[in-house]
Amino acid sequence: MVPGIQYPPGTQFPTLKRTPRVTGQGAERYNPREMEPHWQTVWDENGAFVVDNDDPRERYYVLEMFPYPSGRIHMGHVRNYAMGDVVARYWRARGKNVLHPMGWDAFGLPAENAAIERKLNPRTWTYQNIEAMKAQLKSMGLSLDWSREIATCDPDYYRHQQAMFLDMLAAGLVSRKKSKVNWDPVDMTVLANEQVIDGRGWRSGAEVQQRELTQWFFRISDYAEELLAALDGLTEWPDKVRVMQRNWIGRSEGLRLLFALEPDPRIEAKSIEVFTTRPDTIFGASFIALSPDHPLTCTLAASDPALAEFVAECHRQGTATETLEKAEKRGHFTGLHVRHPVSEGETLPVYVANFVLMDYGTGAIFGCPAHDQRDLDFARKYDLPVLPVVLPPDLDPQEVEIGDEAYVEDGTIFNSGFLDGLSIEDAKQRIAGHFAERMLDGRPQGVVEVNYRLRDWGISRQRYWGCPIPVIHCEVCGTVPVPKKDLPVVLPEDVSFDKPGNALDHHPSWKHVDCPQCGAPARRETDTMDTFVDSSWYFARFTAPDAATPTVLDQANAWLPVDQYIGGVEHAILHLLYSRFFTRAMKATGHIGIDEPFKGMFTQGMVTHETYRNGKGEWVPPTDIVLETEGETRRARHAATGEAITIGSVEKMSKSKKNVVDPDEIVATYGADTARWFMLSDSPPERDVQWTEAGVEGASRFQQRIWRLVNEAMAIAAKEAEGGAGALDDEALAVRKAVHRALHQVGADIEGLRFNRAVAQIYEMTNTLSRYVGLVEAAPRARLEVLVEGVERLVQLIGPMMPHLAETCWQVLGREGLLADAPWPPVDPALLEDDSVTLPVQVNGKRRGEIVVPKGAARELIEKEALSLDAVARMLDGKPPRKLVIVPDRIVNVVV
RNA sequence: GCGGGCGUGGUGGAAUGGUAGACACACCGGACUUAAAAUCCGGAGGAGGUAGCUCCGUGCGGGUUCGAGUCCCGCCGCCCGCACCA
Repeated sequence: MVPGIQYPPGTQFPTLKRTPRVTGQGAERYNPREMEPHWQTVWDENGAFVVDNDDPRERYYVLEMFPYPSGRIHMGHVRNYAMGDVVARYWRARGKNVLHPMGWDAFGLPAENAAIERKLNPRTWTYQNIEAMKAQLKSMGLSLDWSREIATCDPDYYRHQQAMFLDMLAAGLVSRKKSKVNWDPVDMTVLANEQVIDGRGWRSGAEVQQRELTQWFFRISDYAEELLAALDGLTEWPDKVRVMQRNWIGRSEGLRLLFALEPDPRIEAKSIEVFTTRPDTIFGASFIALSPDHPLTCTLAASDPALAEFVAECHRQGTATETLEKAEKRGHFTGLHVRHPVSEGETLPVYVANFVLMDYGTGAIFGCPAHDQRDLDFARKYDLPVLPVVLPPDLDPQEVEIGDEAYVEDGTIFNSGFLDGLSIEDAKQRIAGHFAERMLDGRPQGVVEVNYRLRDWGISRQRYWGCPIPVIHCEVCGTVPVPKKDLPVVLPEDVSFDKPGNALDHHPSWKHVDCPQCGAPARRETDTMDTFVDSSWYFARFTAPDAATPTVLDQANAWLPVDQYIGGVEHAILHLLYSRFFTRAMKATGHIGIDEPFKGMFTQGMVTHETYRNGKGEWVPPTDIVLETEGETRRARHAATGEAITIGSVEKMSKSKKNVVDPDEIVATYGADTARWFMLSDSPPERDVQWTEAGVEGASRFQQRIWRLVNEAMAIAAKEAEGGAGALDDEALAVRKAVHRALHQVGADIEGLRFNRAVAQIYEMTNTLSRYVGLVEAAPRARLEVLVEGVERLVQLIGPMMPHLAETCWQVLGREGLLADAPWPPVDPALLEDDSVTLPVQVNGKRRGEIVVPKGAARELIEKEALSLDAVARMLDGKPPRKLVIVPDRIVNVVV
């Protein structure tokens, strides 16, 4: 035991169930291949990371987005989980009861693809992958509580999801309605938007059709306002993510406005209802445009072949290339007219237009070309009037001219009768009041309304490998929920993927059941749930993974919200928004007591790598490359053939560009600690990081350097231990200060998730200690305790990042128990203070020198010292300074 | 088009309005070695000077300030998100 180093009272080092065997103490090189599996076993056998729900200490929940079991982890996982593990190990050392679980987002399409392509059962394929990936994750040495592992494809998980679905159905949070989907007529399946490429199915290549299907929806749009408003409270989320969600929800205030139709024998409707956010421009209206899917359009198209053809064209355009969406504004005149609601005696033509969406607002708009670009494009094409009604500031009415660009800025209303002279805001209010008082078709002509872009969340998937939706369709009783006692509705295992379409639907017997209400033969719902449902509550399940109910309220409420959630920015909208909604829906059905699932959110950047191509332009993997450096230029050639290789741009690691680096190989070569360390160093965690061979080697060298430093220090300590304690000399004091500054900084940086800065601090501390080792050897009077304390603190600081190495060093230092159980070292605040301070001295804002003065020195002293500097005196040239700025303990600026 | 972010040495990046380039990678020089690797020591933003030093320098142009990488205005470039949302 090293003298002079005190642990806080109450510090306990538990006895190990198994005495760790440290090999290699004093060895030249640290061998991660031997030590990493060793410590993983020790942690495992000691249950070092198993969490007790009854532990009275303060709780901390850190969670990384759980992976899809694709079969192999990639570097993105390594980075994500390395960050989460630093947070988990840090807070554990700080004495919190830390929950850090892991599970599998195990339902989804790839399993079915494997079934089709390789004749593997999706379940078999998935569980094989889970096993493989679990082994990989374990080799990373993460401080996970594996006893809480869950897989969403496990009936013990999805039975609870089904139960909650039923509760939400009963609570009116679920609805069933018709909706348009992308239908692949060859695969006989519904495609997600991203599976539609240039209007064709990604697998079959067949032209995708728009079909109306009756689907299940979560009524997330009922929560639009709340989800939007609550974003302000999520102060530990990245602004970027909050902005993205805000835009996605897309709140807009406007007016629902009725236009009276001129009578027409073809139709019964007496009015058309539009939604507008610019009712102030009503006097500038020059046409009405209906969506191709508007009910009125459908009625008219039935007797108007030309219109029907136009509508069909619009539909084709809808599915075809999204990139050509800058498409021309096109329309078709219906022959109908409406009365202008404010300009007496005038009428407006009614068009069907390709740019009007049915599922926003009312599916109809009024066009005011002067102040809306789309409307202007349309008006120019069909030669409709363009009347400006907003006068730009500093312009006379006569000067206003609308060319090809609509005027959308602020101004004063003109050309608008009783609205003239009002601001846009005032005019909106005035016109809303005006229409609110008028009746048309038996209701107020105008109603103020808030609209959202956010639509209800369609969860029906015509797929086998998902959570079955627990309802039964009965010809007599209609849609009947499966009684809770019959849950789970389990997926059949004997499925065939020989036929295209939904394997669940094709199963010979599964869907045939008796109606739970009337007993008549009925049919199970064969749609399964969107996998985003699975991931919308797994964080809650982790708090009581074996409970007979979806959650145990006490536990869920005690652990949640997740203190720190970490994952990729690609989930900034859907997963995070769905989870926020689902948590509220769980609250409404009594499964949880909170609104927001994630208190702290962090989105980490991607892992990138250089790309390489051979002479034929083919991608070449980094493992086949030898890099050569000649002065400043880098060259690459093929390792086997010697062929010259072109070094390309740095891209996100992807199979298609072959610039992936396999974590398994890195762990086998350098060890997990090296990979983790490298992923945390250099780049700020929210930014992309470039994987380079040189970088990994640097990390690996640092690992060895720590190892040497610790062993060297201990070797010296062993020799000198009996020597008397001398005075604490200046160098020793300086080292102690550096050590405590590093302790302070690293702690703060980890808490702020600034891992790259924490790493830099540790490097600096290591440099200090390395230099000090030399001093101690040359002059034994310097106190050893300082060195040993420093080295020990260093080991503790690297603990969250390179846990295996740290644990090994902990043993070398002769500490009892596991570092994983040891408390975070305390900082001595006295050592953070200096009694003298170095002040830079500027002349006209440029640094010319520096002075050392006592902390809090009097102005007079600082002034005297500063002005007597050679450089300052020279610049002053004998004259007195024009001004002297002294910021206490910071800087001096002499103005000449 | 709208919204957001970023722009600093050869490279990744540091820097509460207060010494720009911490720390690392790469590079160069030296020590050790028969040699190499590893390791250790040292150098380094650019230009000029033997040197003490001097000038320039955080995408570009202005501004605020004793002082700007940081704040404000206007550009340029790159990245990300949304994209006909009335």
